[in-house]
Amino acid sequence: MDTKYDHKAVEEGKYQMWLDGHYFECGDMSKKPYCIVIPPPNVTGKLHLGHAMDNTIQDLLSRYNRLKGYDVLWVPGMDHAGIATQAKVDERLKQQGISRYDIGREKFLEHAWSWKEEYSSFIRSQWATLGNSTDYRKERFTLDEGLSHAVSQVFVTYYKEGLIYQGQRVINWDPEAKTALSNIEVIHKDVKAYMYYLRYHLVDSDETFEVATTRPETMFGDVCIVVNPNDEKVKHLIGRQCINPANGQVIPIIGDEYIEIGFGTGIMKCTPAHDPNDYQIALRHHLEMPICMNEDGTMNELCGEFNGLDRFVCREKLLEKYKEDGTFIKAEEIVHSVGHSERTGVMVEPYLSKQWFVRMKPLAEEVLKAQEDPDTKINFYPQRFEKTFAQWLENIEDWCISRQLWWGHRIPVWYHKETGEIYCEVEPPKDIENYVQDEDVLDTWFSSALWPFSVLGWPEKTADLERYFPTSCMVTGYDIIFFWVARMAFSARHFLHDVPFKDCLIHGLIRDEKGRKMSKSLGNGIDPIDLVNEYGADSLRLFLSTNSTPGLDMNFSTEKMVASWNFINKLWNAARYVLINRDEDYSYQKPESFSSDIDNWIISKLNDTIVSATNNLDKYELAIAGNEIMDFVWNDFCSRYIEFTKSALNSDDKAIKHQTLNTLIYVLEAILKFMHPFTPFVTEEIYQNIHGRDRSIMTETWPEINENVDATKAKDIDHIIEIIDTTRTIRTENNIKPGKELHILTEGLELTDAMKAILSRMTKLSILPDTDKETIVRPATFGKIIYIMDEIIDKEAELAKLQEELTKYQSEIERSTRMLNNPGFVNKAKPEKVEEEKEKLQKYQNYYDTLLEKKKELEK
RNA sequence: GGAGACUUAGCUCAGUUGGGAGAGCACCUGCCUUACAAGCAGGGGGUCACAGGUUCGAGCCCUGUAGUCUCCACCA
Repeated sequence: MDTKYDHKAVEEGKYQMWLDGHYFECGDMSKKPYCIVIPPPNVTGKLHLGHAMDNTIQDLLSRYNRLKGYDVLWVPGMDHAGIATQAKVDERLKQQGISRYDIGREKFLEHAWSWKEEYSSFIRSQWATLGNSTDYRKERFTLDEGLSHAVSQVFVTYYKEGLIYQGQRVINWDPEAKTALSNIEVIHKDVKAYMYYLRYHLVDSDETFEVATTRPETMFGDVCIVVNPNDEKVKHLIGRQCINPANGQVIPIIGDEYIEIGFGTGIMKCTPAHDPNDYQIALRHHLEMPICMNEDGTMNELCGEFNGLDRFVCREKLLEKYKEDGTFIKAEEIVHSVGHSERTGVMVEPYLSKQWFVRMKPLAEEVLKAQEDPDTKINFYPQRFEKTFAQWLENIEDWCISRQLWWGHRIPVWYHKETGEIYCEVEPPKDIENYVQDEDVLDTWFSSALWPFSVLGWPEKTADLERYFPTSCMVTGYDIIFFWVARMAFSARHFLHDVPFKDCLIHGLIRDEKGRKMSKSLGNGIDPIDLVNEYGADSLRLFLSTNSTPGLDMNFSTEKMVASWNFINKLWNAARYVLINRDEDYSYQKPESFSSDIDNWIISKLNDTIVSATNNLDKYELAIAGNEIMDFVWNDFCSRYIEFTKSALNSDDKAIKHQTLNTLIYVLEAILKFMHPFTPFVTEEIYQNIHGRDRSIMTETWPEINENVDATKAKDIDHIIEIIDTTRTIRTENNIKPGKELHILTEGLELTDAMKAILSRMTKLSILPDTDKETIVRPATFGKIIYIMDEIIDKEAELAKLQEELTKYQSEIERSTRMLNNPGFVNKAKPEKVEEEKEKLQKYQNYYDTLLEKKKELEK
């Protein structure tokens, strides 16, 4: 093994070796099943750091549960990502001077599929780089045959149950992609704009009034003016008629309580086809709903001279006209919230159109009811997201699922050419020549909603579905609870009458070093593969998993990436120490019991770590568990135990040496298994350095507590450590150079030769008894430690030190005494806490007495 | 308008049923001690945002205030 950890050499070839060994494959029926399905990445590009985090957590859980003896299935897969991918393919074609309308639907889809092939193989190679232990035999794509079948099945079932309907509604229209969007695909952003005040003339009167609007261009679609019938200032207008300044049409003034009294001028124009609220008013009053724009956001023939102009150009031109004809009164700068398309970024146009919708209320209620029962609910980690989840479901509106795109699942609806009758079935009509299929495709999230069971073969009753559903845990970010988690929940509830996953682990977003969201526009995105090249996949994984808190965002940190690398280098060198100490006639024997003090001590520490870290992993406290393990490795194993073993390994007694090596390897192996879910590559490398290349750590089992520990012997080492720490401090305080003879006596503890050897090595001092010299005394849990100095000590300094310590212990004694004299504490606190406090008082009293005695002696 | 998160050492952040404040990095001192100088040993540094309350006891629970951020809804 090299002196320095070389992540490139370590990671090279490992993934292929695991694949060749079929270690990622599920199917051992003798074990209990454990299943995770991957949140399928979009085939729009390469994976970013957020994916790396998400995947690291899932791989960690998969590998951990595999070691714990579960039959683990982690299902890989990807999402066709309808609008996002179509936009990318469009863009690529555009660069080649091709418009999708020129080549048509079929040809366009060929391009889309080849895009998909290209990017999916890229994503697969990224998964491999990160070490994802997914079972590739089970890989699925949202647009593959089986999943498309599931989608049709769901659509048809909902339709027949009356849960899907077609309706004419004002929806969110993306004029760039020329498709409808669902509410959550619209991002509201505050933008600076103007509120225009315009003068309207009443018919058969000289009277005028003011109307305020932010969108004058939609005036070509206005059908009336609305005021609140309770508004004293303007209610007299109701029933009158006025002239629409945009087109000279005479429109009525009506009353509706929707209008907020006191807002603006109190008089609103009503454009039913281009505003959801106006649409509601129009429904109430049975008004016309003229559409004044084309699908691409240009004005249509209703707009006279403005026909064909872009909506924003039209606005400017129209305002110019208003300024000339006196309609324009003033413009007021305002900031208001405007919807933008999540994918194309353009301003969403509220647009009246015929779309397909899912009736959400009944579906949401099924989930909300299930969430009330601990036996049927999804458990969110952290739990607070259950509230977020429930609140969204409580306020849910119908889901617009049709998209005017080509890349996606065709809606399984055919219209009879003559009668217009709707045929909705999974299979096309037999007399298909008499029908024409609905042109639209489904929202990409419609198929994602089925993911946890469609990937397992639903609607067929497959063995995988039977065995692995409901899945064990879903790992995803909080940003996607509404888009995805909620929809999987009601889909699974409705069709399988169960949760899609028992647990849902929510993580935050990963931000840049300054805490900003990573984005293309800021150019602050970090490619996980670059990090792997620089630090290794293990370092990246360790960084991501041990520096995050469930549900909270984390900032990327180069510093912490380096710290993770440093830890692995430490582990590497610890392993190197163990392995280079093996001699020709040594072969590893798994130790059944432990004789030496140090062995008992490290095993007892290992036991503690196993209990605590396992407990934390089971609670998804991955960072806490990881830090516990790292702390054990660095502090207990490296700083203490390895140092302790140096005497034994130097020994001429082969039996002692080999015994120690057995324990070293035993503990190292436990560490490797512990760390494997965090850092799979380096743990495999070290494991194979111990056992040979024909074995894999992936066939191992999770470390278990070793019952053969002598607590008394372990305790002796705790005492030794106490002496070491105190001695090191004494050494620094008194500026005692290494190699100097410092004579140590103990009271309350018998120092054996072995202990002395350890002390001598750890403190770089000689341990010899001699009582004729001046002494320094320090208290210890077992009694006291006496240092016999060769030279005259600095009396002043020592006295000052003693006084400092005395003051410290005195305040401790006072604090303890106060607590124990407090009847409230003694009567109400848990008995063990009172007992603990009593012990502390006793200890500090002893310390105090020891120091005081020494001080008096020194002062003589 | 509604909901939620955050505020702890110079910096970035942990702190899981309430019982004497932690890590990494940075800083100071001393060490190339044959696993590791990306290391080892020692050390300094925090009225846990603020104000109340509950409690024998609060970084942790409750109320309020301030600041930062996020999500949902949204009025022309």
